[in-house]
Amino acid sequence: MSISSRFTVGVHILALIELNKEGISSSEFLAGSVNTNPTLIRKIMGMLKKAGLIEVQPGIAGAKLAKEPSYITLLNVYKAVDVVQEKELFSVHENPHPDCLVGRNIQDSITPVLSTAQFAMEKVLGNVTIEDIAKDIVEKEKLKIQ
Amino acid sequence: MSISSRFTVGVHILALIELNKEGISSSEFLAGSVNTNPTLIRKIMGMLKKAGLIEVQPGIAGAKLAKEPSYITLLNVYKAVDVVQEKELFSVHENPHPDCLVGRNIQDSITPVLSTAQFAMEKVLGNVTIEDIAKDIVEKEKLKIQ
DNA sequence: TACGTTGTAATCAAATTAAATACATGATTA
DNA sequence: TAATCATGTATTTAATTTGATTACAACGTA
Repeated sequence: MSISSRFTVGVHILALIELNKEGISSSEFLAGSVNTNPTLIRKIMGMLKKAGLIEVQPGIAGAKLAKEPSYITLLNVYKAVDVVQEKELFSVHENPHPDCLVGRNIQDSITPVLSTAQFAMEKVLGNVTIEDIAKDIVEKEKLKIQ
Repeated sequence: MSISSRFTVGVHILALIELNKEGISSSEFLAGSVNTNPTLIRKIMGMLKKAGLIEVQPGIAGAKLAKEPSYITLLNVYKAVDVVQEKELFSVHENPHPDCLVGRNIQDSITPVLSTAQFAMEKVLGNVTIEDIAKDIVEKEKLKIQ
């Protein structure tokens, strides 16, 4: 199992909007860079818009960031594109048997650990911003050119 | 998306083997507590055996822990049942367009963050043992009885 | 030799993902 | 005003994964 690539596509979209801020980032343009179809991009753009991360208007070509890129974390994107529900990174088997000591207590015992693990993962995403990614992309490009 | 319940079922199995150490933990017995079918249990038991966490023999009823429960972490179980591959908790969109600055650098930029996030999650699992879970189950049971 | 257990392969329905098509709605411009 | 281009959204499709289920071979013991 893997977390949907909607998340990394979302990050790609935002980083590209930022680095292309002088140009027009239409869904078709973004789709070209991501290498997928514009419909998927528009679907994700809709989620990013709903989360207040970008500004888009029907009929008007191009999306803009709704905040400074240093104020958009990867966690914001992750939540926006809805890839993992709260406390549901791990699925827990349902209906363990209540007549068994373990069966009737395992869920309560294990759930806090799973939540803590999920939060630890999400915290890392919260410490990285779109600005960080955009700058790193520029940095990596410089290294390639040399 | 969610990580397969094979993981929590694996933890359930190990905790039950530990708490039922005086009895015989056959796949049918374990399946009753988990509330699933014995085949799934045997499949997971096979993975736990392969990882050196339990001892089982064809034809002989019952599984035993292969190590002290204080030496079996949830991370051991998680790796044993193969629910998430290394560095693949997040799926990254493939084939971004190389003619775009972002397209040709996004993977290298984002992969380290994703790996760090995954490791942070796994580290939490590595800090909890089957003994911890077993003791917590007994503890929670005591609270219920009062 | 029976019987019960583990080990394993194969099949099935349900859910999720990403690609693709189609079309309504909004804004610009010729 | 009509044509064009963009966004927004619903629907369909194939591929993949999950968990349930059936079937049966291999192993041990009574």
